[in-house]
Amino acid sequence: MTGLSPSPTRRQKVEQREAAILRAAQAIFIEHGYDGARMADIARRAGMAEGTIYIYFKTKIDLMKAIVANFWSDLTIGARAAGRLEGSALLALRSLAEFHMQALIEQFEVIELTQSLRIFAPGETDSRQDMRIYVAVFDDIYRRGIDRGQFCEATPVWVARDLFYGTLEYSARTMRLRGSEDTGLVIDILVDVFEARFGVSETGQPAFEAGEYKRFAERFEAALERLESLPDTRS
Amino acid sequence: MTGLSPSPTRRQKVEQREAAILRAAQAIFIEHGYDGARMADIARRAGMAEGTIYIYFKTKIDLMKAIVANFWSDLTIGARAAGRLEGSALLALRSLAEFHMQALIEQFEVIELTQSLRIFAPGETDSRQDMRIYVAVFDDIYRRGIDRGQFCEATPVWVARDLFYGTLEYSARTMRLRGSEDTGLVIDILVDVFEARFGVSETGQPAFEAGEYKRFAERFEAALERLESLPDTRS
DNA sequence: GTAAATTATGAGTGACAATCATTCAAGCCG
DNA sequence: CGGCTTGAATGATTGTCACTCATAATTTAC
Repeated sequence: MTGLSPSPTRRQKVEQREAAILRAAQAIFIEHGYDGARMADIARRAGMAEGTIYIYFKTKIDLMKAIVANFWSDLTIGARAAGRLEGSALLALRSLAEFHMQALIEQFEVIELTQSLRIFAPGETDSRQDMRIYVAVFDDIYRRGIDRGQFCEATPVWVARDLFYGTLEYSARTMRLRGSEDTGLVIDILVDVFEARFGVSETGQPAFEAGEYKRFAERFEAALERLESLPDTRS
Repeated sequence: MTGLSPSPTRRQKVEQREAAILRAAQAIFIEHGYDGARMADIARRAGMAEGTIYIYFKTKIDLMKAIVANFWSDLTIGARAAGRLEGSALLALRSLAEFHMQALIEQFEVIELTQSLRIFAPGETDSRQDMRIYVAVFDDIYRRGIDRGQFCEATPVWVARDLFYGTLEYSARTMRLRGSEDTGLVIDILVDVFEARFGVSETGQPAFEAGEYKRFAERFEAALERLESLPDTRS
């Protein structure tokens, strides 16, 4: 331990160097991928010797973990803001979907780095934890929807969450491959599905259970037919 | 070139050795991950010298590519069989979903290797191609459903495909993390969504367009109310 | 101003993929 | 059997790169 308060200029210097390393590393990792990135290149780009990096980050993997953790915590802040819409939970979900899709497409390089982490540091709990926190933003909105009677309680939250993030993630990946970036359609249909399948009718029951819509439509048609065949007794 | 027909025993030997390398490599890759696997270990396990492997596979990445390609082509055969169910396209989709989910969970180690490939051999088209062929099994079933009037034409196939595979893949991943393996619920709900959102009513229109179900329900309720307030004119 | 403590440096080390000169064995013909 | 040809097998060697550590530079303390 040094004195109780090391000079602020010193602390600032340390923070600046750490930030410089992170900036340089992110650029090099994105450019060459995790294993293609050489620590020597990162050091040169950050304007310091190779050994210096090891004072700030114990290993190459630790360096990457820090980058990825920063990324997800920033993203979580954005997602919370996007989901804080007042009004129906469905609108908040649409807003979250738009934010998420945008991030997946614009910052896909960093998200690929996240996947590299899974491969190079298997069994790590930290990075999973970051994602879990991010993904919980959905849960909050969905639960709010249940509380307000906008979503049915019958479906476990995790199924809805898997459908939500799974569809968006897969779609973003295939969009990148196709070069298309028309995120509107998937989001429309996804929100639609949430409305139709997880939404709640006035009675507090799910709008439609499995196969229910068909029976519903049949009753509707039959009832209408009968109604229309009757004489009008009004006025 | 040797003579027109090199002795079969020789050719067989070569094939056996290639198979031995692939078997050993798959085991070592799964055990230690791509970068954790040492060529020396693979060679020892296959019962040959390190240099010998390089006669059969130009690089470590090529070796992995071969393993992954074999895996996907086997899986495609299974998926085609699962989707060849007669009867409704919806049943075929359910069967495909069950097969896919089973594979994702049981053979997740190999699927993780596929993801390693993306990271260690970026920009490779081969492995993408394998997956594209596999994924096309869905397209065939879905198009058959459209032809037979079981699915509406309004939704592009790719959106339905993204929703299908995205949900299953994401769900399989989170199930692994949770340790649960109850695939039934997700599949039920997914098939349900396909029926409710992409299914076709008798009129050839989608069962429910965006927001449509709400207007439908309102008309239904209003009509029923009116019907019930009328005197019964029968008998 | 100088000793003590902290931080920076880059040549050096070990691990590992990939190479290649050399050894080995199978098939073929007399 | 025994030389001859051709392709396969070998493992010591090379090159690369993450990481270390003895030393140098710089800052702090008194």
